[in-house]
Order: sequence, then structure tokens, then C-alpha cells
Amino acid sequence: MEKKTKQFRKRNAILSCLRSTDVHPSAETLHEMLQPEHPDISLATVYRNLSLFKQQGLIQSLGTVDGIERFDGNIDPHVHFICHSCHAVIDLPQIAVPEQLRSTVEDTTGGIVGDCQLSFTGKCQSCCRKEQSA
Amino acid sequence: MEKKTKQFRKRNAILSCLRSTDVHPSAETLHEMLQPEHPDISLATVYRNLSLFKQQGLIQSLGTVDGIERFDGNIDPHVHFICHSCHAVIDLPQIAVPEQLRSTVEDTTGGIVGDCQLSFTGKCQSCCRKEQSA
DNA sequence: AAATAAATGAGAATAATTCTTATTTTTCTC
DNA sequence: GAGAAAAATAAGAATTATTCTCATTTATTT
Repeated sequence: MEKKTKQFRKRNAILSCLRSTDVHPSAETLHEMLQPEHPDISLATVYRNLSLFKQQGLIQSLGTVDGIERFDGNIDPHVHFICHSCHAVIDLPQIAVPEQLRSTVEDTTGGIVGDCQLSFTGKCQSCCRKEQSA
Repeated sequence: MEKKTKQFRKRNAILSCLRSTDVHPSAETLHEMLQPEHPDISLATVYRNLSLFKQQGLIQSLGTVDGIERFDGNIDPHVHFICHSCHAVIDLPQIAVPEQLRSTVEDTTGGIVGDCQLSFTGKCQSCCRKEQSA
């Protein structure tokens, strides 16, 4: 007796796809990545669900890179390296931000800290090499 | 003999204005701040010069807050606190990011690190109070 | 199975930012 | 200093990432 639950099929596809990649895609890139398996998901639905996931804390936004918002399905604390040449975003999971900083910031500002983002910008290895061979 | 050099009057006004504030304004906010003294500077000029300054390393961009790019005339390393309620950006100059992390990142990625940004997001003191009294 | 609620597709609407072009301002050359 | 060349600007049009609208589809409840 197969009772297929079709609950949130597209929604789940979007979340799974984001969680299964490390490219930190934009909404449009994610939409393209979904095409092969789900050619009927519209771009608006990707945007809509990304907003929802963000609000629910299921994903995080990295802010914009070259004017376009980028998303990360990994909400564990980790650091990013952003190449300002090819706009790749690379995870640096082995570097952690001291957790104790949070309370320091709360003491200093008198506010409440939600999240913390540490990111380095520069030129990635691949772009460095391309430049050399040119 | 006063030989007034009129070199880059508007350009300098934009840079000075950004450097003399700690509100981390958007292009439009900066344009408004310039109105009293320079009502004839157009918004396009503010955008154009901010891009230029950024490219020259005279200022830094904080990325977008609530979809709008914010700028900082202070390029010394320091940390930011961003209130996701009122979108204020507050300096935390007394907290520094370990400089040694830069080479760790370069070793890990094989790339070249330009800058580093550490920011905390949450709710600022002012917004916390507003919420309590409501 | 009908009724209600939620999610989606498609394209229009929005808005921050960039671009274009004519004009103005500054710098350079003589 | 005057005229020519270069740089900067104003104003508004163009671009484009993102959001919104609403008719339709899909899922859930009764």
C-alpha cells in the first residue's frame, strides 16, 4: 500500500539542492541547478522559498557578492573566502570564530547577538594561476 | 593672492562626508547628508565616486544591509555590529581580528587574501528597549 | 468527494544601481 | 592668459536582481 506523501515536493527539492552543494549559489544559479530534475520549478518559487528558509533559520544568506545574494545551506559556524575575481565562495570550515566574542560584543553594544560572519576576500588559487599563465 | 584650487570639489566633499560619519551610510543616505552644503551634487555622482573610492581602496564597502549597499570611510581593521531590526551598523573598534588568520587562510586556500570582514548581526540596544516598552 | 488552505507559475512591478550623453569644470599647452 | 584637451558632472533613461500579484494547481481537512 503506497501512500505517497507529496508534501512540499518542490520546496524540499530546493532545500536539498542547496544543502547538497558547496558553491554557495545565488537564487538563479540554484534554479539552474534544479532544472535537470525539476524543470517545472519557477524562479519565483526559488526566491520565495529561500526567503522562507532564511527566515526560519534553515539556511543562511552570505549577503551579496558582486551585487547578487548568495546562500549557504550549511548553518554551522564556518568562515568564507570570497574571490573578487571569479566570485567563487569557498568554505574554510577549519577556522572558527571564538565563541566568547559573542558575549564581548553583547557587553559592548548592549544588544543581542544573533549570528556572526567572518569572511576573507581576495583572489582564489584558480584565479591566481590564470593570471600567471597570461 | 588667493588662487583657489577647485580641484575635485564635489569628489572631495563626498569622501570627507563619508569619512566624518560613523553611520555607514548608503549612497542615498550619503547624498542626503551632503544636501545642506552641496545641494548640487547628483545621486549618480555619489554612486560614481563611491565606486571609484572603493576601487582605489580609500573606503570599504560593508556589503548590503537589507538589500542596500553600505559604505565605511574607515579602512582600519575593525568589527561591525549590524542590527537587523533598524539596520544600524555600529563600529566595534576595540575588537580585532587576529592578523595571523590571514596567512592561515592563504595557506589553506592557496589564494591571496585582500581583506577580512568580521561582523555580528542581531538586535541593537535601542531596538531591544523599544521592544520591551511595547 | 467537496471545501478549505497552501504552494506555485508566469509575468508585471519595484527599486537600487549603472549607463548615456550633453554640459560644465578643470587641466594642459602654448 | 587664451584656447584645446581631458576629466567630472547632472539628469534622466536603462538595466536587472528581487518582490509582488493573481489565477491556477496541489495538498489537506472535513
